Amino acid sequence: MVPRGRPRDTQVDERVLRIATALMLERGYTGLSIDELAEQAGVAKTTLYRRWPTKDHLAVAVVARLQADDEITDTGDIRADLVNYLEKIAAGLNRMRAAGQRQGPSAGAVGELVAAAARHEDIGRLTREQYAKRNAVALALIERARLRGELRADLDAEALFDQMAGALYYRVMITGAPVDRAYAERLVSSALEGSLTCQ
Amino acid sequence: MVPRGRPRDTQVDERVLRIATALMLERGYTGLSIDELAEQAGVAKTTLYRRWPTKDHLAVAVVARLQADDEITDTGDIRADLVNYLEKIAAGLNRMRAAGQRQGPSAGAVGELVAAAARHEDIGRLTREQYAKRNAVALALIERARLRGELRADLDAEALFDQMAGALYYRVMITGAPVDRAYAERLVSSALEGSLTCQ
DNA sequence: CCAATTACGAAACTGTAGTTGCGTAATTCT
DNA sequence: AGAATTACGCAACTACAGTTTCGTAATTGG
Repeated sequence: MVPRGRPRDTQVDERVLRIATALMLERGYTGLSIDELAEQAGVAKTTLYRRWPTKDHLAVAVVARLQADDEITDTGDIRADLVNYLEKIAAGLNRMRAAGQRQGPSAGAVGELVAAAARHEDIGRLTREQYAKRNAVALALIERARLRGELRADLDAEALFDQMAGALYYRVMITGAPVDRAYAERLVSSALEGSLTCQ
Repeated sequence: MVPRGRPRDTQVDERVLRIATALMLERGYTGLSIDELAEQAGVAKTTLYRRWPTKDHLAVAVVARLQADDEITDTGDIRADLVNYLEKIAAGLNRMRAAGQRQGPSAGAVGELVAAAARHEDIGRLTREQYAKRNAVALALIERARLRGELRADLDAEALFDQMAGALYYRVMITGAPVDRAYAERLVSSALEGSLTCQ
C-alpha cells in the first residue's frame, strides 16, 4: 500500500515540533503564535494545519514529547516499585509544568492538556486511552504484589493507584505544591499503611 | 469611603454571569462569544472588559458559581465525615463537568479552570488560596479525629487528604471515570485502612 | 508519456478576543 | 453651580486562529 500522491516532507514534523517546544517553553501556550511558528519553521500555515487541525492538537503533540516513557519496574518490593514509578510520573509532570507561564507555581502545559482534552473529543479519547494503558500496567504490578502476599487480599487496587497518581496531579494542577521523590515516599507510605489506629 | 465617580450598574454583573453560564452550559467555553454575550446582556463590550479583563477571568467567575460551598460536618465519625465531604466535592466537580463540550466523558469547565490558572498569575493565586482554605478545613477535621484517637498518631494528614481529593480530580480531569458517593466510599476505605497485609 | 493524486506555498479571507478613542451620563467634592 | 471622576455605549481598530483559493511540485499507476 504505497500512498498515491506527493509524499509528505517528514522533516517538517520534527522541525516544527522542536521549534514549537522551544517557543512554548519560552512563552507558554498563549504566547505561541501559529503564524510566527510557520515563519520560523520555514513552512506555510497550510502545511501546519494539514498535520495538526488546531493549535490545541499541536500543543498536545508538543506536550506528549515532554512526557517520560514511564517504564515500570517490578523488584518484588511493592513499596520501592511504587515510589520509583510515582517519581517518574512526577518528573514528567515537572517537565510539563515548565512549559507554561514563567511566573510562580503553575500547572503549565498540564493544564493546557486537560483543557484540550475537554475541548476536543479526539484528544480526550487519545489521552484517556494513554492513561488507561498506564493504569493497567500499575494495576498489574499491584495485583502481583497482592498475589504474593505483600498486600492485603481485599484491597481496592483501582482506588489505591488513583489515590497516589491523583495526589500528584492534584498538587501540580490545583494547589501548586511541589512533587518530588520525598512526596512520592510520603504518598506510598500513607496509602499502604492507612490512617486508622488499629484493625 | 464612598467611591468618586459614576457608580457601576450592579445588575450588570449578575445578568452577564447568568447569561454566560447558560451559554457555557450550552456550547462550552470555546462556543461562548464575547460579542454575542455583550449583545444578549444588552451592554457594550467595554463594560464586560471593565469587570473581567479576559474571557478566562469571566469563565472562572462562571465556574466559581457552579462550585458548592462545601461545608464540612464533624459528627465524630471521621469515616462518615470524609465520605460526606468528598461527595460534596464530587457534586461540584460533576456540575462543572457539565459546562463543557457535550460529548462523552470530559473534564468540561474544570479543565478550563486549570488552564486559566496556569495562564494568568492572578487566577492561579486566587484558586490556590481558595484551595488552601478548603485544605485547612479538611486538615483540621482530620487532626481532631487524630487527637481523639480515631486515627493513628503518626499519620500524614496532608498526604491523606491529597490522596482522596486528588483521586476525585484525577478521575474527572484525566481518566474520565465517574465520581459519585460509591467511589467516595471506596476512596475513604482504601485510604483509612491501607493496603498492607498487616502491621 | 500522461492522468490522477497528494503536498506545498502564497495570499486573501473570516471570526473572535482584546484595545482605543470619544462623546455622554451619573456621581462626589468643593 | 461647577470641576473632577468614574461608568457606559459605540465604533473603529489590531492580533491571531483557522479557512479558502489557486498555482505549482512530487509521486504513482496505466
